[in-house]
Amino acid sequence: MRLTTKGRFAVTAMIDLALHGDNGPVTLAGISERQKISLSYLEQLFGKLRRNNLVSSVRGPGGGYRLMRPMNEVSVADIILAVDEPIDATQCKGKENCHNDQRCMTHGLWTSLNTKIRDYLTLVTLEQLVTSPKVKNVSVLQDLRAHK
Amino acid sequence: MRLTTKGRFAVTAMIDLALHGDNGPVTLAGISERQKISLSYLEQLFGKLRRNNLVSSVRGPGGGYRLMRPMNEVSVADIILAVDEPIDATQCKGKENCHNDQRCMTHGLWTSLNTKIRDYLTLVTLEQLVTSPKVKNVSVLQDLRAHK
DNA sequence: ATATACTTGATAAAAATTGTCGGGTATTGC
DNA sequence: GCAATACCCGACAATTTTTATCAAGTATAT
Repeated sequence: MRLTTKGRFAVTAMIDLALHGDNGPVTLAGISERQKISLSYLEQLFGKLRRNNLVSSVRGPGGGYRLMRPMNEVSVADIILAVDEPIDATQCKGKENCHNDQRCMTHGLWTSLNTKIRDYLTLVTLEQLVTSPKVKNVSVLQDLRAHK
Repeated sequence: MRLTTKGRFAVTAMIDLALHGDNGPVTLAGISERQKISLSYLEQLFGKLRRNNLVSSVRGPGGGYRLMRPMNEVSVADIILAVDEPIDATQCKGKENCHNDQRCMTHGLWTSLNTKIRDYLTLVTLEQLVTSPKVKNVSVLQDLRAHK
């Protein structure tokens, strides 16, 4: 799970798509103008989103993109994983040549944390982002986690 | 809050430092060999960690780095924020020229999510990572979150 | 004291990633 | 047919990540 501007742009674009998807497909040109993301970049991002079955495309006039699943079945993790190829911060890439226990240990610790972050972002759906109070700049997910 | 290999390397290095800090300062050369991170890169990372008061340095033979705070007072968020300069994914960088409500809205939503991720990583301390069962490759933080 | 090895600290360079621009082709509604 | 739109590609600049190189400080032995 990597978290960079690339993933942020993808999340922002998906939110825009979710918000404007009521009247047929949404054009990338529209998203580009509203969100100030370059059209070329959006094309790259939506190519990946489409190949990951998060959106579907309609060509020709009146065409554009549609969400392929209901908003409550699309998580932030889905979006980020679709556009941000996961990278491997460990040196022993799954190989069995890790003789030094210490090394494997810390790597294991890290990958565990990594899993936790992904699990957390899996809980946040597009629907939650879209249906939150819009005008307030407060936290979207304040009530998501039980112990707070 | 950005999450890249840079931050991962920093977390891994800090875990290594916490594990080997019992017998005086830990050298970057040692961390480099154990974790397979280039010495030069570690030098840069620890420069930032030092400037953020997460570690202190001792020069000369027998020197190295020490944790500056107890392990339970160092969070993963602390480490990542120290080395990974936060970037601004919004286009209207705090300016008031955001006439399009739609744009500001999604930006607000994103920054909220961003805050949530940071809050989450703030709960994970170095101590939790280090004292977790070492040999198992299972999740480190399985019991951290109440509703699971 | 002085040399020497060890180590941090700083800067430059190389590699990888991110983002933009421009050109094209394919598809489809009108 | 025409125009709107997705889709694909290559080139490029900007940024970030990673490595390489050099300089400076300091404990220790001699």
